Amino acid sequence: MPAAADERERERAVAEVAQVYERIKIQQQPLLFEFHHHSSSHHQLAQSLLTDALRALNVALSVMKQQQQPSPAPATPPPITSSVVVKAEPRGLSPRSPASADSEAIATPTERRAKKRRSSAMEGNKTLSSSWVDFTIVPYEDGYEWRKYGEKKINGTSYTRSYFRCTYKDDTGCMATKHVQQKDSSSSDPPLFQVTYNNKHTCNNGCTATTNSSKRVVTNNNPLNASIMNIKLEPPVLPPTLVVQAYSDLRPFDQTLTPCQQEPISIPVSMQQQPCGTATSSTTSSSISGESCCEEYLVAQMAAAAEASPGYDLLYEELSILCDSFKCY
DNA sequence: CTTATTTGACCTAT
DNA sequence: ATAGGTCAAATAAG
Repeated sequence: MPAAADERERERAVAEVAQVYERIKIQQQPLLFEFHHHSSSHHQLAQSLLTDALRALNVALSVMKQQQQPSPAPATPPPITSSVVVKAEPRGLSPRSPASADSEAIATPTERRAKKRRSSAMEGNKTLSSSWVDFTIVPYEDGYEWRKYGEKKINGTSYTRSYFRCTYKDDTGCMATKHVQQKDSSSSDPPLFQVTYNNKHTCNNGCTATTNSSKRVVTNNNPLNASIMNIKLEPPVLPPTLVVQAYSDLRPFDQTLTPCQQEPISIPVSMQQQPCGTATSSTTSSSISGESCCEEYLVAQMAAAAEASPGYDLLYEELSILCDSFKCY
């Protein structure tokens, strides 16, 4: 059981790596455009490095997330979106006032509803409920189907919060819910969403990994719905590499990689034969070591490239930040 | 017609 | 009184 300080440090490292990942992802197009004017070889090298960096980060974050969730719920598959689980905390339902009037006759619809809600709350207390938070740029892709049941303006936020429950609640009694809140960060592009999950899915058959929670055309101008329309649906694919093969149970951190980016990682033979980690079997630590090697390899290439072309400085800086993140981790 | 979303009302906790 | 979560009638879309 890791200490709380270690856990905080890990969360910080994950957040930092995720941030660098997003920066590279966002900046790769203008960078590639820039290198397009240098020469085709420069452009190819930049593209190769960016692709490798993104893929390495993708796998690394998958590993880190796997470590953060040592005992994932069977009914809660790892998110297949570009997301970071930042915090997991127990969340029992708040103690309710005693249902003193339960035995009384319920006459009005309001009273009936009140009784129904109290009963539901008490039932929730009996079951093991949980809550965890996910930060993602693709808030509606987590492998489950959700039905929206509410939307509220939350104090101190610029965007409304949308409430979802499991589509199969009525069929299976699944009590899983979540709410999605777009973060206020004005400079964030793409927008970042905080997704708070409540209760684990108990619907085993109904909650298949389908795609859209929204099967209908969204008509209003809610920014959250606008995000729905922009979702890229990519099947989970892991590159058949040394690193990933050892962790076939891991899902990539980000499923939005383009087909080009999903090509296998070309890890140098020297690295394959001489991984930084001691173990080569399916332990998480060896995977991370492998990733560190991969990053070192990338940075070495970047440093060499930076000497040849000043334009690589920005990439070199990104990779340096990335390496620092891994050192912290 | 069926199913999902929208949205104001309602409920509970603080 | 207020904020956050949920309900359910109205509405929209397939």
